[in-house]
Amino acid sequence: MLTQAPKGTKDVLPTESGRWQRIETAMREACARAGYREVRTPVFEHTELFLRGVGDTTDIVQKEMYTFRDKGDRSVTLKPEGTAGVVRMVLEQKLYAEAMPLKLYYLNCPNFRYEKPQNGRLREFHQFGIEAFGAPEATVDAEQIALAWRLLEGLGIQNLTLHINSIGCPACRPVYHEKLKAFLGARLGKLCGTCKERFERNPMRILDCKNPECQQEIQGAPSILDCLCEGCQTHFGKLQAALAAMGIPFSLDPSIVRGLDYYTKTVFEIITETPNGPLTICGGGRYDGLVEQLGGPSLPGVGFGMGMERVLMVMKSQGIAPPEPNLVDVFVCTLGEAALLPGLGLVHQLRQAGVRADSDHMARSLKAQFKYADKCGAKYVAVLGEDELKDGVVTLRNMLTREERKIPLAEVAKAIS
RNA sequence: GUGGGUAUAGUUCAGCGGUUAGAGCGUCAGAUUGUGGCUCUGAAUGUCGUGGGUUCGAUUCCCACUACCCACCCCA
Repeated sequence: MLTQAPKGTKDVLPTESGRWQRIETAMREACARAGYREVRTPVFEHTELFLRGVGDTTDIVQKEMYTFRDKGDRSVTLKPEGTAGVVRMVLEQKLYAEAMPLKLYYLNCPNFRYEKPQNGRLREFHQFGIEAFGAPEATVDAEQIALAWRLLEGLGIQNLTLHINSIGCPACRPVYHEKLKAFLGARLGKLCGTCKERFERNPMRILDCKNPECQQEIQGAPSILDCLCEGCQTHFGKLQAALAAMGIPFSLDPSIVRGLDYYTKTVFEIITETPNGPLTICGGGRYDGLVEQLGGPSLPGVGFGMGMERVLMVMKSQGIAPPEPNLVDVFVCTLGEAALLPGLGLVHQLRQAGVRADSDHMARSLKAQFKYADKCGAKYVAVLGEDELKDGVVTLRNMLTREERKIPLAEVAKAIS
C-alpha cells in the first residue's frame, strides 16, 4: 500500500517524460500561433462552482467528484474539468474588461473524477484545453476545432474523425425536448433504467445511450437539427462552411450530446480508433450561457478539452516513436584517483559553456564508463587519464566515426560544437 | 455502481499438490590490466500480491481482501 500509487493515478517515468514534453511543446506552439495565452487555475475550487457550472444533473457532479471539507469547514472539490475554473477566473479577475475575444489555454491541468479506471480512463488525468470568450460567431468554434485537428494531425495521429452537432439554445431546445419526449413517451417502458431517469431531466442524453435496446427504440426519433431556431441554424451552417473553408473534414452526428450541462449550439468530439475501439481524445463546444449563469455578464464562450494521457496513449498504440533520448553531448571518462577532480572540473566547465556533459562518479572501469556513455547517447567521449593529465589535454573520441584527437582542456567545448 | 480476467525476479512471462521456483530481456562483472554498440562466459535479485482455509505438505486447490487489466456506464 505504502509503495503503491493511489488507484487510477499514474507516474510519469523518466522514459516517458520525453513524450509528454513533445506534445506539450506542440500544444504551446499551436496556441501561440493562434493567439491563445496560458492561464493556470487552482487544483481545487469551491464545490458550488461545479454544482452551478457543470450542472447538478450530470454524472460528473452526481457521482464522480472529489469533494471534501477543509479545516475551515468549506466544501471544496478537486476540479473535474477545466472550463469552470477558467470562467471563475475570468469573472473574479474581471478579464472580460480586456480586448475581445479573450483567448486562453491551459496545459497539463490535472482533473479528478472518481470513476472505475480502465483503458484511457484515470482518476487523475490531465487536460489541455482552450477557451475563447466574447465572440458569438461560429468562426471561433471552427478555428478552435481546426486548432485541435491540426495539432493531433501534426503529432502524427492517424484515423481521426471529427463529429459535430448543434444542441440548440434556450430558445429552441425546449421545443425539441417536447418533441423528443412525445416520441419517447410511448416507448418509455422499453428503455433502460438510467434512460427512464433521464426522460424528465435531460431527455437528449437518451440519444447517447449505448444500450442496444435503447438504441433500437431511439430509431426514428426526431433530430435536434430539424428543430433549431433560425439563429442556431445559421450558426451551425456557418460552422460547417468555416470548417470546409479550412479543409477540415467532419461528419454530422446528432448523437453527440456531451455530458456537461453548459453547452449550447456547437458540440463536437474528435475520435480516434484504438485496438479497443473508438476513443474520444478531444471534446468541446459552445457555452454561451455559462458565464451569466455563474453570476457574470452576458458573455459567450467556446472551448474544448483534450486528454493528454489519451493523446499519448493513442500515439503509443499507433507506433509513433518517442523523441531520441540523447542525454549528453560529451561524456567525460576518468581513469584513476588523480583524474576524478579534474574530470569533474571539466564537466562543470562544459556545462557552463552550455554543453550537456556528464561523468562517472563511481570510479568504474573505462569499459563500463564507455558503455554508460553509449547508453546516454553521447556523441563524444573525453578520456582523462594519467597521460592526458600530464599534458593538460583530453583524448576526444567521436563515438560515431571512432576518430580520436588530443584536445587541450580549455578547448573541449569548442572542439565539439 | 455492474460484470469478466489477472497477480511468480527490475521487466515480459514459463512452471508445479512434494527436496534447492525457472527462461528471455535488463542490471553488474569478466573475456579486452586505457576504449562503446556485436559476441561469449559468469553473477546478483523473489516474503510466488495480502490474509485465512483444505491438506501430512500449498507458489500450485478453495474463500476473502487489495491492486491491476478489460467491458458496461460515463467521459478526456
